[in-house]
Amino acid sequence: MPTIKDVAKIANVSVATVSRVINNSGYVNHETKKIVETAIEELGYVPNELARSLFSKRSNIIGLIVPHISTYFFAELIESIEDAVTKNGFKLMIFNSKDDIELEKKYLNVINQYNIDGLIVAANTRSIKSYLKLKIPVLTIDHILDKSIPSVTSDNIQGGELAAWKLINSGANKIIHFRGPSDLITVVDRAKGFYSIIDKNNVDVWSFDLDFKAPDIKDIEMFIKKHPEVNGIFCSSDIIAFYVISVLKKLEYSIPDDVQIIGFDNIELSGVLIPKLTTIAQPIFDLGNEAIRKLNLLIKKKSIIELHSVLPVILIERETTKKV
Amino acid sequence: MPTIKDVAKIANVSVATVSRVINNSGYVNHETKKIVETAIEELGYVPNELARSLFSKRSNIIGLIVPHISTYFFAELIESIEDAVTKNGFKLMIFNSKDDIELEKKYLNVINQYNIDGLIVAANTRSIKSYLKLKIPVLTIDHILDKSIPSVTSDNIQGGELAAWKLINSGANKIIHFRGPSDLITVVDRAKGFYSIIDKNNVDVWSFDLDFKAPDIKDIEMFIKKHPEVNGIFCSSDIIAFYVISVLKKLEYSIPDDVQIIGFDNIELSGVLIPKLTTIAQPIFDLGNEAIRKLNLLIKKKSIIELHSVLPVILIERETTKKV
DNA sequence: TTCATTTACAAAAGCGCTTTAATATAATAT
DNA sequence: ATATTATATTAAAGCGCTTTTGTAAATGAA
Repeated sequence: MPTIKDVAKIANVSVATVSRVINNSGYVNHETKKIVETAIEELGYVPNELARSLFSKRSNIIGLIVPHISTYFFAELIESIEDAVTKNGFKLMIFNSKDDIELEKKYLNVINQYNIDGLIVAANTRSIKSYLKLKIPVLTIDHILDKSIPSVTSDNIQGGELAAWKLINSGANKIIHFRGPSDLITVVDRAKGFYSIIDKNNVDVWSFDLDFKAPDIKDIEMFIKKHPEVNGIFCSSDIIAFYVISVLKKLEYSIPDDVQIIGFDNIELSGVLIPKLTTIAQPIFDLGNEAIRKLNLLIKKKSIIELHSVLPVILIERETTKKV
Repeated sequence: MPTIKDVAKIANVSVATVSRVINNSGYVNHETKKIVETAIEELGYVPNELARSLFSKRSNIIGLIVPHISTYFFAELIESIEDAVTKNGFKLMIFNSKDDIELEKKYLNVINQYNIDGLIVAANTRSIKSYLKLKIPVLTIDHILDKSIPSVTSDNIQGGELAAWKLINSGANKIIHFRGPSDLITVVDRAKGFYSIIDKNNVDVWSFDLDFKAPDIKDIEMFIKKHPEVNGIFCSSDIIAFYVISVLKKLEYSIPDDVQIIGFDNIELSGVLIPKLTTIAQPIFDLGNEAIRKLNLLIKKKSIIELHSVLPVILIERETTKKV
């Protein structure tokens, strides 16, 4: 790898001049600039980012901590974040927390060690204090960890409302709500919106907590058998909805005639699998973009207008609910 | 952030001594070591990896180029790679190529700039020459780009054989093969194995190329309508299989009675969705582990025994094929 | 006892870069 | 004509580390 010295030697200038050419800073004669650029071209020189980072204390690397890479919603979210990261000239360093607080703490050390410029937290273990201790901008995505930490989330309350409204309007009155882990604000908000509508209507509702990553299919079957008269189900994720549909088919329910189902997320598959899933669509692409936009502002020490960005969701009616 | 100087000052030693303590190298008196360690503890000092990298020319970062993060198979593969990367003390920098050669070339520049120690290529654009030019160990995963570049793949030929064997033994004799893009060696190998068995038996077979990321559902429908007598289908990915199942249901085929289906990959959902998919399981976890194991050897300049690791696949019989 | 080796540490050089300070000339102002 | 200011460049310092070199005391071999 050629260094700045090599370029300087070939161009017959000092390294300082080469540096000024690279960074387009300070005074450089037009002619000199051309000579340096030719030398750079000739050598195929690219500046060493590590050396730059060492001096500037900026790495152009953004860290991302997710709970589980392969949970499909997160996979899509990661892709949207990677896209925005790259478009803004940053690089992405990714950490899989697996809901392991110890692992997460190790990651935070790494983040310090590499002069990482900003951190996006999608993981939902609540080592809030550790995050607050970091000296770099931190932003949570998909959920709010702490009121003081900027965030980008979907409007989960609205999502819950939309789902409840749809189920009730389509005639469901015995409703199961398969929630995610109830310690997640995301889940709580979806439930909040959901019950705000449910409670105003005369319907029966039962709820059950499931794990997002690996919902237990036996729990689902048990709970449905406990409430065989169910005719509407709201699931806190599309994946959970797929699991629920599996169980319903096994139990020979007809969808949507016997029971209607609404998911949450609108992951790609939900529009493909049969039955095509009615769901609350999160603006996955916008979430990533908005997160990087805000983080970029924070890194550049500019002020952000709203600490917590809440992006609207929409109901996508497909085949698991009845047309009204 | 405290630096090595701060530690040295508090411990009343030189920075060289602190460095020796950190790296457990050279001569350090037991007492001195303790004093330094106390100082490190006290300050919460962590060595700056960028400074270390600058000197050592090793970053402990491994780069990963994937074609599409959110393609579910790759999402699971990324998770397995992240796991192995972390366990081996490396960090993962991830790049989404989106099958864009220009983007990929930019990424290769970044890889040079950050002293990245090794690169795993899952992307399947063939900028082979660019990869060969890199001065760091490169390894392809999931496919072979070039005979000279080490790789870790599943036994795709065996997978194709297994699928053909199963379909034929379960009575299918009018078979469609929905392939992936035929310029991928992975796909070619699956087909090679598949036809090696098919050709020995008296069955009809038709094949059609589909995109892995976004198979066109209309193409699938068109092709099935063209061969309505089909009674067995082999898909080059589980996702394609899900799409195919959607179409078959729409066309009111009964699965597996009218038509049997075998997928490829064994992504998590394939064991959950109804009908549960019979598929060729790739050892996703082992792929990641083996890749990092080999890359680690290459980085440490040790020799690797086999240039190309081929890991066995297995047939997982579920509900989309008949029991024999 | 004498010379070689081991142990223990500090001072200094250098990784590849950016920035500041220093120097010098050209352009403009008074 | 002289003082300012703008332009152009280099040398040197320093980012936080590791390693090499140098020095000195302690230990061991002869």
